[in-house]
Amino acid sequence: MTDASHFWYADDPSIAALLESVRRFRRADADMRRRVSAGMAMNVTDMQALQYVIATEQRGGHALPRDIAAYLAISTASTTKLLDRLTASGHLERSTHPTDRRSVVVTSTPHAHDEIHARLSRMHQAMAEIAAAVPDEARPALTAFLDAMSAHLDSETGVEPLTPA
Amino acid sequence: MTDASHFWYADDPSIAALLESVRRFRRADADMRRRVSAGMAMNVTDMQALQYVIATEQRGGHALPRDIAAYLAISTASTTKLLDRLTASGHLERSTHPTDRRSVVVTSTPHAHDEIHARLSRMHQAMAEIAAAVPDEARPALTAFLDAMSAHLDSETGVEPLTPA
DNA sequence: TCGGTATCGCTAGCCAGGCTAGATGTTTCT
DNA sequence: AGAAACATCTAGCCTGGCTAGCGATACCGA
Repeated sequence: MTDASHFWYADDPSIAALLESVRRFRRADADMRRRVSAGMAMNVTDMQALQYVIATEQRGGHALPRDIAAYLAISTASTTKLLDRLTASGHLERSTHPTDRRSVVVTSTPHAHDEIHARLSRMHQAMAEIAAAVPDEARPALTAFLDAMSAHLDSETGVEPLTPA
Repeated sequence: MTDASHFWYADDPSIAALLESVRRFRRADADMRRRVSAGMAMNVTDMQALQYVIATEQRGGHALPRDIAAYLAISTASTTKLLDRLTASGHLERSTHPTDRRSVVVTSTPHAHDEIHARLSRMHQAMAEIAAAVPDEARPALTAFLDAMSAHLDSETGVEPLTPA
């Protein structure tokens, strides 16, 4: 923690550079989400929900309110409000579940499809190009690195209020 | 958009795998932030502010409310409230700016230092180890990839409400 | 088949943490 | 000196979370 370049522990400058790139990427991603959702006049959570529904449909599945809540890590009550907002804005629709009448299937409207597509397809295309620009032989290392990072972030890091005993 | 594996445009499976890793990493990162701040009984924004102040101090600079607001992309009014919370909790202190008496310098308390250190140093250490595990020859490609992604995310993506004219 | 329990989404009501507008004191420019 | 710009704070509002609890439906064991 004595170094001037943030708070990474890294002796090797190429490692420090790598971690700094990671940090920049995280910020850039968060900022992008803000901008996209602001551009669609909705909040980030609603945007993610919309993407989830569309992705689920494309996977051939049904998007259920409960699953949306779990995906977003918010309560089912909040999800009800979220669905109210997105149905009011014409992005989503509620329809009855084919087999479970307690439940609801959430579907996206063509309007939502179009809007998401207009805003994100260019970006996804560009990201695919950036990925394609990575030399073939470096890709496994890259994927391994990101997965290791994800696994680590998933595993550790204080759920408990520190020395709860 | 006809493919089952989310919504990436990618023919080459190694590219698709890479983009999927990116996606997982983004989620893992966001989830980790939630857990860490919940573990410290504060919200994510306050946590980021705290990290910013500590990082600024270690860089030898002064953390000013205005800069914190800019860093977090919130208003200065919200920043005032944020500082109220973090001073009340004993993590930060307000002191007078040495040369500009309109302004305020925000400093972190030893308590904040300790708590952040206890929670994040292990994680940062582990991240450095993961970074160190990347083969030397793959590092430039990795850094380049992340920087290109960041640059792209920074550049594009609808600030405007789509066809404003 | 029927009764108990679990599960689904929803409603009601609360609270944290954003925002805008505007006040106050300070600096800077002419 | 005076005007304009600036840094922060206060007052008051609104969004988007949360918990508690409800009616309807599904499931499961006797």
